[in-house]
Amino acid sequence: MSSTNSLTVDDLGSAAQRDRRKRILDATYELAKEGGFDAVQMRAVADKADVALGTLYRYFPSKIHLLVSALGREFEVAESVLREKPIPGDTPSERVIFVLKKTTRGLQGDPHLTEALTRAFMFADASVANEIHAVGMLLTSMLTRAMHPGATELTDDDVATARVIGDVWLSALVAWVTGRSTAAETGAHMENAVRLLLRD
Amino acid sequence: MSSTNSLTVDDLGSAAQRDRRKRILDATYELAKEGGFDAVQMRAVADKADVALGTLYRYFPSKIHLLVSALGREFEVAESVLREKPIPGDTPSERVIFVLKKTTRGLQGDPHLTEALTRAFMFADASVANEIHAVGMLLTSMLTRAMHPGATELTDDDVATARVIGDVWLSALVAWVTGRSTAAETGAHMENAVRLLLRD
DNA sequence: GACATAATAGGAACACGTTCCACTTCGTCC
DNA sequence: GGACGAAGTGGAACGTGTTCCTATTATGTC
Repeated sequence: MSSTNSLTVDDLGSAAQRDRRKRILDATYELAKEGGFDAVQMRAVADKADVALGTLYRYFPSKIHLLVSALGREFEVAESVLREKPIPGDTPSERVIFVLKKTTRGLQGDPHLTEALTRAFMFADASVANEIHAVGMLLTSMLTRAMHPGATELTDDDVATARVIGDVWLSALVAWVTGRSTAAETGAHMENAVRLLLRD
Repeated sequence: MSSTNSLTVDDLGSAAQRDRRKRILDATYELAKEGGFDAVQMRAVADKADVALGTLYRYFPSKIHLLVSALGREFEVAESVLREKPIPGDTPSERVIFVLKKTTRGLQGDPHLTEALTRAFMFADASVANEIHAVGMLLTSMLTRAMHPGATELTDDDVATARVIGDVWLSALVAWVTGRSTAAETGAHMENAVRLLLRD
């Protein structure tokens, strides 16, 4: 891995800058974890990261950028952990459901964090397209890997299927985050979708 | 139609109240149509509707409620228009794609309105669950009707399929509204999803 | 018609995202 | 070491969603 990170250019700048950036992202993560989207207040992040408000805005041009960056970083970590181990299951749909359940369980264990993440992604505009695209690719590759472990080439339909599953996942997440459906409903709906798409 | 409206209880109150409510929703609609989510400012809505700010908040407890109500109303109108005519197409997937394209085209013809709508729905929390659920049911019934015109009973899979298509539609809409995908990509992605789900 | 109650007007006040400014510190080049 | 530009500090200020308060106007009851 030569160019480590695709989400953000964090290999630029001095050590002090890298440190400030890390402090900011850490503070964001903690506040999001404790109190969700509303608790990630720019003044609070600046305070917690021991940085001036103007500096915070120099590093991240908006609250949305900040959240998408912080939580994209977490997603990347989670993805690389998952990538280490082979995915259990005998059929594509079993493996996809395994991945979805595992990921969803992880998110639902941190409701506030998940709420902050989802709101940020939903409110993002074109200026964060890159960051969001990176997360989307990560998700797609997670799902296609579950569908065809070790496959070197994928059909268009594989990718399209993965995207549809990703869409369902996102909608389910939004419904759950906004309190419009329970965790169990979320899981059942995703299983249904996978079953309809991947008829083994 | 005896109880005309399911989204909001607008058959309560005096004529003056009904009139105020209508003025508020009309003002909201116009502002959203002209300038999108950001243009729907509570003070602007109050001014345009010739109502005090406090009165506006008496009728709608938040900007999100206001938008969801105003735009849910429009969605209902659009749905009832569609319901009048039979849906063309020889197969379920053709008919579903017809409905999706028609609806999507309608939305994309009013980008600002669509942006306001989508943002409001994405930012909604449990307190607007009822309104959102109503729109969701409308969408599901639109889609199942396209799948099986005139059918009296639906299988669980029919409903699940409609919900998945609705999820894809929502995600595509969000991506389009936030400038992360073009109208053409949105359409292609939806067609793909329908093709994968409804293999005639 | 007089009164009690609710609804509305008008607007101040507050919270938080964002911008801006004056000043200080840091890093680099001579 | 000194000079200069970039980066950081601290905080005021602005916009908009939301809340709150007081005076005024409708509305319904006797």
